[in-house]
Amino acid sequence: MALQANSEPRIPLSRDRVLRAAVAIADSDGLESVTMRRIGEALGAEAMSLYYHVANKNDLLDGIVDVLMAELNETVDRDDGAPGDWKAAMRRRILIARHVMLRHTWAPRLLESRTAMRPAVVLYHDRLVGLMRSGGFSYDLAHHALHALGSRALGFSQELFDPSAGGAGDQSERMIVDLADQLPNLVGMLSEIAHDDPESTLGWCDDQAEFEFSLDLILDGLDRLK
Amino acid sequence: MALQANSEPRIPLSRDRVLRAAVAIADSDGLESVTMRRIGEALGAEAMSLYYHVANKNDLLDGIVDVLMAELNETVDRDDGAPGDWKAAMRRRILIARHVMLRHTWAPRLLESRTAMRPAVVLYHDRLVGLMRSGGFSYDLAHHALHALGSRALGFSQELFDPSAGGAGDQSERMIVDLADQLPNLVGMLSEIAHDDPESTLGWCDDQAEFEFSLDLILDGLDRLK
DNA sequence: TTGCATTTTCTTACGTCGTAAGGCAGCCTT
DNA sequence: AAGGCTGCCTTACGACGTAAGAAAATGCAA
Repeated sequence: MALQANSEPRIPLSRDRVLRAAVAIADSDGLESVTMRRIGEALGAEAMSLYYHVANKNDLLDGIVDVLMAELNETVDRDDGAPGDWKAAMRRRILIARHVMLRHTWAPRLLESRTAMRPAVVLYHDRLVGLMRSGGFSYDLAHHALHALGSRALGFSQELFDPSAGGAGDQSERMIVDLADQLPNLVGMLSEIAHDDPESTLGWCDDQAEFEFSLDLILDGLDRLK
Repeated sequence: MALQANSEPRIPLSRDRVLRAAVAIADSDGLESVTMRRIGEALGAEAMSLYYHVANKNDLLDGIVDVLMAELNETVDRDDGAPGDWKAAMRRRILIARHVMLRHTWAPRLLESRTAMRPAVVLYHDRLVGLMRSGGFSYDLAHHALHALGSRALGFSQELFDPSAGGAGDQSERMIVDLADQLPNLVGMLSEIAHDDPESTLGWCDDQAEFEFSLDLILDGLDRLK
């Protein structure tokens, strides 16, 4: 089947074009829509043609991480204006990373799912360690710090609840209403906290304020151990 | 095709049996081996027969979470011996949760992948809030605390690197060696930190000590805000 | 016991996925 | 001109989740 209907001098495929098409699909239709056939379609090629530029799906996903992290590292590097102390610098860096993640809502899930140790990811963390070192951290504390921050270093954190994804009519939602009297503490908490911040970005109440609270909690804790 | 070769008075299927079989498969062969056909095989039934007891695969995974969290809540409840202050109590609770997670290495990935808000998960967090409340926390601070802890409240935390999964011969490993001179901080850190703790449990260096360091950092930070 | 209705299980089949195997065209080199 | 790369395509396979409905097992009334 000739997908290329006619004319159009056909831009040759390349790893870069494949990866960028994949990212575009993930951005618009979600990570689960990133299939070999779909990427091929977007590029006016057959799915099997991609295999000349990408080893397999795993390699494709690794490549997507590379593209993402390249964007992140570039964005972060562009900022290096007002340094300040290590804490302010790391804080800014991580919040910028978060900005990038918010542009690609699939990114946290993808990064969590792979443990690939891609160079760009490693490089990002190297710079973080550099910031801490120049701030007086021992290597040992910097190491601890990376663990303590975890995925927060990259600008996101796992949210366990996300009603927006579960959708309405969910049965477990009813179960929780039924069990409400067995959840005195959460009921109390949620009823007191006016949950009226509609600016929720990633996940449930994982808005900017919550993210920054946790980030500062950790950074301040590290500061005290320095 | 008669799967039931002969005799054997056939134990009827049930949601519980299906879920337990699924957990057993996940424990032994990993989460990706949990397929409808595989579960059926383990129970001496056809894949489609499971659909009488489970709505679909999503429901199955939710059910697996339920089984897991039931085990976790039971284990946690069994401990309620020496209470101590809120910090010690929460610390113990979370480390027990971690114990359960270590028995089911697939659990963190599963919990991260779903945002289902299952009753058992909610209940677990309700108890955590209860501990904080009785320790003098405002609802507001308890809320912040849940966000700050994130998945760590359940006894695990996202590890970004996991060479054990990537396997050897990986190309990106070579790339990193090549880029080593561009990673002065990490190279320095890793060469100084004698990475000779072979007791690594989940992920890379995410052994007990690292987990507890981060946990204590957060708990101490909260303590100061109380 | 027989008959019927309900509950439980099985058979068959469809569409989607990743991808193995090999074909075919255009280009480059000798 | 001949042969070999390089890049893309065709066909096909096995795995997956699951829709639709047939078949068997079970429980209950007569």
